[in-house]
Amino acid sequence: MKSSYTLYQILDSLNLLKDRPSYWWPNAGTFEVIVGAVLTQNTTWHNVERSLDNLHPYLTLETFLTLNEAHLKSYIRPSGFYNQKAPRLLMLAHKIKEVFGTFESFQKTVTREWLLSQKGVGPETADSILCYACFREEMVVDSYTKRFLESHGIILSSYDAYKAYLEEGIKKHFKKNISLHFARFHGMIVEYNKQMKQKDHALK
DNA sequence: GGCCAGGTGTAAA
DNA sequence: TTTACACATGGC
Repeated sequence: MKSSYTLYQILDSLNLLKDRPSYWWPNAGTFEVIVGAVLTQNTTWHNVERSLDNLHPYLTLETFLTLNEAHLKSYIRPSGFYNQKAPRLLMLAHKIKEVFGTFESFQKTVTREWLLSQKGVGPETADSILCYACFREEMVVDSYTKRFLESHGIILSSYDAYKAYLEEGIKKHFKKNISLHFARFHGMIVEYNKQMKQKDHALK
């Protein structure tokens, strides 16, 4: 089923196109985004924040690499799945150091394929890192985004299908700063869902 | 007390 | 190529 409205029309009708934060992921453009992107897998952002607070002194590539697995597990405990996430994050950080040397070099030269070949990095995590840590033209599709589109009659079959739909829909309206607009739209959709949730909760 | 959250990897059909 | 399941804490 396909909606007769464009993505832009849907967002416009919800009055979501004005005064939105730009790169809405906290501390966009830093190594911290990589940690947050993995920690938030099937986990609320609220719990991720607790872990990030614990990790406060270790949120650069260089300082993160000084952590051992046991310490990392204890710090990220609040965001769940720590037995999986700790070794995967450490492995990812070490590979970034080994292959790219610095986080800045990683930002400039990493590819989506490279990220997807790392254990613990699937399509959403890869796109979050590319868009919010590296400022690339990659749209993130998360469960909020899927839910949002589905609730407006846009049901597609795969992650890549949703990604292509969003990227094409947004590119139709903007010619410059595409990465920024991808980030803005993703932010709008997430914020919209949060507002709806609060509304639901208030009605109970 | 049960259900769910800004997914991913693995194994079996 | 699809489907089922493990992974784990914290909020409601």
